[in-house]
Amino acid sequence: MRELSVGEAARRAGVAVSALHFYERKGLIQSLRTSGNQRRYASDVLRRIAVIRVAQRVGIPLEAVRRAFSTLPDERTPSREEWAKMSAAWQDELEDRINQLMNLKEKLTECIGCGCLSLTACALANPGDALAADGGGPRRWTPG
Amino acid sequence: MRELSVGEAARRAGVAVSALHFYERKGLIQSLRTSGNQRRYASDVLRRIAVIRVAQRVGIPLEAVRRAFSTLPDERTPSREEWAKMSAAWQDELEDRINQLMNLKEKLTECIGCGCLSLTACALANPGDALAADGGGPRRWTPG
DNA sequence: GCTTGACCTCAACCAAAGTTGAGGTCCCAT
DNA sequence: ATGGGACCTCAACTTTGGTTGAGGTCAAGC
Repeated sequence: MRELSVGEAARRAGVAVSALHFYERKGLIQSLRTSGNQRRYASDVLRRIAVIRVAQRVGIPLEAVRRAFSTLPDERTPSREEWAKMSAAWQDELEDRINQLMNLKEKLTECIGCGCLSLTACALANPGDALAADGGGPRRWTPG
Repeated sequence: MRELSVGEAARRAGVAVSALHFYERKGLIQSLRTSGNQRRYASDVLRRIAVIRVAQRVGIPLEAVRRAFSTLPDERTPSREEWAKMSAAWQDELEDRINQLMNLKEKLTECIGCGCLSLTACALANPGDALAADGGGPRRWTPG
């Protein structure tokens, strides 16, 4: 299993080299260096990047991903079990997010269907109910 | 139907006053002014804000919302039909987003279930398939 | 042995979506 | 008619997730 240069890793993961530098600065991935100071990645970096991308789609900020990764071993390449455990957590996150959106869609359907766009009754227009219950604002996922 | 001051609107919509100022600067909402230059909102501003919040949850940037709003009448308060049409478009957006996430979750399930965390086969680790198909990156929704 | 593309660091910049603060005005209840 | 809370503008600052560029080094093929 060869080590990857930053360019290879970027190409295979579908991200920019600058993003990998950035992730490394943020402590999400690590690299060994050649004698000439060039990065060499173990292949598990690709899995880390995959997880990062999944997380971003779900709206989880990198800092939360970093915390999740911090439960993985630093030196040793993580075992399948370790990855699976992490993935399961992501899956729950994803499930939650999907449920939120379905709920939202249902509300929107009601609103259109019943013509309730009268503001006093509309679930969309009235914060404080299920719609607004997840954190009081349109802002990002607040990590635990 | 009384007009709303910025504070009332903010309270009723569950956002900060500064956010309303911001939305107005960005052209998402409008206000009339009193002789003393204070904002007065027609009550449809609450619906606009509700739509903004829905959009943000789904990951649609404000600029795209602004474009969507630009199909609504500026002077006249939008009719129920006009709102319904817009809401329906949001609903499609939402549907798409839900489908994407469900797809993602399914892939993740496969990855955990089958132990395929061998990178060469894993759908998560390999961009270029359905996972990566929506725009080549973990970045935000790119409006049309 | 040289050249060319890939790589290095560091600093500056970008965009979105606001928030914060300064300095000043409005208006409503007493 | 006045005090204080709500409002005004404008500019600067914040965070997240990067990109871009300058100035210089590495390494692989001819």
